[in-house]
Amino acid sequence: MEIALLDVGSFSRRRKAVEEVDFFSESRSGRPVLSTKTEEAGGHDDGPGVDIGLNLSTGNSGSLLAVQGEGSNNHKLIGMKHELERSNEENRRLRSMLDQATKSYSALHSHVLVLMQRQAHEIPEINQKDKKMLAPALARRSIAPAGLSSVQEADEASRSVEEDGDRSPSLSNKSPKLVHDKSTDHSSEVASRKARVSVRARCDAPMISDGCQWRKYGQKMAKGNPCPRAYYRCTMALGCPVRKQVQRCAEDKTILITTYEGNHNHPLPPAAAALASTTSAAATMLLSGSTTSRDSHLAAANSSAGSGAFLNHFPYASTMATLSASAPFPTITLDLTRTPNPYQRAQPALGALPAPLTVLYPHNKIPGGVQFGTRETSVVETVSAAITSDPNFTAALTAAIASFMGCQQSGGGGSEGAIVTSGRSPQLPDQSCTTFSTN
DNA sequence: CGCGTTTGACCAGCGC
DNA sequence: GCGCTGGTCAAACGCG
Repeated sequence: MEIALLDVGSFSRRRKAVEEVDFFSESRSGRPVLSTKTEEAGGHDDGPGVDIGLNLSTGNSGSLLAVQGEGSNNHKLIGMKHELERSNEENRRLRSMLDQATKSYSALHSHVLVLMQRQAHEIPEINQKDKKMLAPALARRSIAPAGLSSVQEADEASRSVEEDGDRSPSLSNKSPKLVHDKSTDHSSEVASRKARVSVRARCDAPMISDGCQWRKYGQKMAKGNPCPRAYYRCTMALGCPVRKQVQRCAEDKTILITTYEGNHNHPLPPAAAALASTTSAAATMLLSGSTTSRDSHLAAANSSAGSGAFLNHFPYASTMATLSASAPFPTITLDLTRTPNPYQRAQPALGALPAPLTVLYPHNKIPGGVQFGTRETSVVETVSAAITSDPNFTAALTAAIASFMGCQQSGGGGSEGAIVTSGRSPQLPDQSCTTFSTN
């Protein structure tokens, strides 16, 4: 009997550990895979293995002879107990490893962000004029001062780099009018909050599964699009500032456009973390470029000699990702609806990354370390070159999008392979098909 | 009853 | 100044 009780305890502990792990690798339906198994198999919370132990011990508890007769079974139970203890230990160890990996990833991520921001600040073309041009737009949004949130997480470095303003979103929501202080030095944090990453993917579901929990807080009819735009905010942690907009493309309603904004202030499941880090990195790069020249236009970039040559060198470039500098918020759009075979396309495209990129843009240094031409660097060119010149980033972007995208594309549409182009892509004829702000 | 969604109202920025 | 638009809020509502 005691063994049975112990078994229940160990099974319970083990299941708890498993569930905790499965929280980070939940199925697409959103339910932990193993916990579902236990419910189905056992019919109650004890799980399948416990049933065996309980049946044996309770069924024979009144007869010593019967227990003795089941000596071999008891022996098996003891063996199973040890097995379970080992499993328990292994679960703990795996859990620990997962935590370690998560922390390492966070630290690395924050370090990358620090480096990118540092590079961004070293750009010689940052001038006061651009800052002034950014300031009004940045001050438009309701972002509270930093350091007021009670939600503290381990990833302090990352947060301090990314956006202090995101620490107190609830406060900002309550008193938006109190934070329109243009003199405050939170422009970078606010800008980070404003940077957006938009993902276009074929999806029949109302929303792609990206590993996060979202709560819908609004829906609006956007101009030029018969499909309503839904507004979601992350609910994985109290006060998480991340929001996303979901809208179907006006011209192709099978295309779901999801726009992410802000950075999470809490630990994320690996799948969601991949996305978050990707969007965060893209947003950071975007902002790094936006600080150099926010008023550049895609058309100009497209018509520029550099971009033209750029596009000539990248046959797939215009089909995957687009950057918008004309929108009120710097936005990068990843178009995952065009590539027939992502793996086949991404690789040659990446492989085709020409060293001459530095020749096309020979002088100006941009955040990603690529050299640009002598004329004023546009945000589009800046970020495009930054991202395209960094195969690792592109690959990470690709992998992340592929991994988190719970809604697979239908038909021949692949989902990976993100190439950044400087200029409005042909498949994005108007803004109704994107989630760019259209102020 | 708690939680999430819906939906009309409200606010701020921008263009004319 | 006014109207349009995007974004957000919050009461009402529905569901489990």
